[in-house]
Amino acid sequence: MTKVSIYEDNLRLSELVMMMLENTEGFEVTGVHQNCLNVLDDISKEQPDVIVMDIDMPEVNGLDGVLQVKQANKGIKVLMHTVFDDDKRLFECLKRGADGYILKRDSATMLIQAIKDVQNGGAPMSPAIARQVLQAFHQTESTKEYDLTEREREILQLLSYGNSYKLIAASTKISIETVRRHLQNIYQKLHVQSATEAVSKAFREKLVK
Amino acid sequence: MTKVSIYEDNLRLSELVMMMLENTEGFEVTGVHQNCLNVLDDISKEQPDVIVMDIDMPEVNGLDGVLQVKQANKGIKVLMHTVFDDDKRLFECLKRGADGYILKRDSATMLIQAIKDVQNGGAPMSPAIARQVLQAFHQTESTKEYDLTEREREILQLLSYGNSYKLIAASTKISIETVRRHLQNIYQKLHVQSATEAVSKAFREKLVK
DNA sequence: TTTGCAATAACACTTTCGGGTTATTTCTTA
DNA sequence: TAAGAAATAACCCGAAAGTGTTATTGCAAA
Repeated sequence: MTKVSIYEDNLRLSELVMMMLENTEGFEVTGVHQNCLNVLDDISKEQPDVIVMDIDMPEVNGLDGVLQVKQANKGIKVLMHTVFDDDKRLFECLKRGADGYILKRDSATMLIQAIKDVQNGGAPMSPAIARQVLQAFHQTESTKEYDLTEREREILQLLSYGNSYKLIAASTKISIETVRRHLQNIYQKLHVQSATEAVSKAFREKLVK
Repeated sequence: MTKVSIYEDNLRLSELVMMMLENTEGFEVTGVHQNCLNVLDDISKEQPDVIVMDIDMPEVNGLDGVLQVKQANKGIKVLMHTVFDDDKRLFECLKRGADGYILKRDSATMLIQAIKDVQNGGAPMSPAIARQVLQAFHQTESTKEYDLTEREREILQLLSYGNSYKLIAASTKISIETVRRHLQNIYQKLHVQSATEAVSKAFREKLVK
């Protein structure tokens, strides 16, 4: 028996999901809630295996909900069930530990299958969601290069390790004056005026590792 | 008609996949290859919509293959079909632009469905793979916090934007001396001795955004 | 072959950092 | 309520960092 709790402020929808689960072999609905206000109390009472969680709910929403649940008990699987497919909310959910992400526009059968999947350690996602997730990994080669020379990239890399001018000079076997010179050119090309700024930009634009 | 090319060094397996596709409505196998040696020539001749790509192949493997294909033509969907579920190879594939990742241990029906999915812009993944991908997003709370106070994190964040002490003082409306003091404490907690080092560590350990 | 860029180096000078010390206020917790 | 963080602030001082200027060497492109 898989115990499922539902968080969904649309009563019509939560009723529907509940009925579907009740009519499916092996599922038991342990609770239905309109928001995550008492989510920690809820789960300690209901001890669900899987939580089906909407995002947009009054009072305490699903974003905060998934964080609270996961901090309290990592064993409980949280399946997001929402209309949103914008990447901001999506990635925020994933960062907070959601185990799956199904859009409401998908079929009900898919939701049931997804609950089974998370329960078995899978990570069900709507195709549109999976696509965005994969794309986040796909490093675009559109990263600007700022026309840094080979040597300049090397110096910037060393700076980004946190090295001082002196240490950079020592490890590249050039004078500190030349290091100064290079950095001066680098700062110009990156449109920055300090080491911290350069390092910041270098990390953000993935000019260094 | 979806045109599919197959890259797979195990002839028995590639035959099997080919036969399955030929017996499925709407698919046409345009080519079967043992490695990616001439992948660019192959695709310009065969003009496939989808490529089913093994990773472990002699001469030129699937890792290099997917990169070449995607650099040449982003429109061609590449579906990895491999025995490997180790995260190193998995993430390398995703970075290189693979559109889906199916394990050979999954059913043949799943492979066919996956080919349909990539063709329709989805991102099919075996459950075990999807799980790893999601976990990569899940920032573990095991990232050291270094016991920074709220204020210290704020100051570190500002420093990581590339701000000078003076600017940090201005934007937080505290004196530069206090900024100095905070940074001094931060450097001690992070075990570093300069702003660049602190920024570097902050980015690497994801203490800032 | 000359022009130009990249890399190297030195000197001078100002500003910013980083460390040490000390002190007050506020807020939390034992 | 007393102890203890946390945030605030000031002062000193030496060490880095950042800027400007000038110059030499080597290499590649025009």
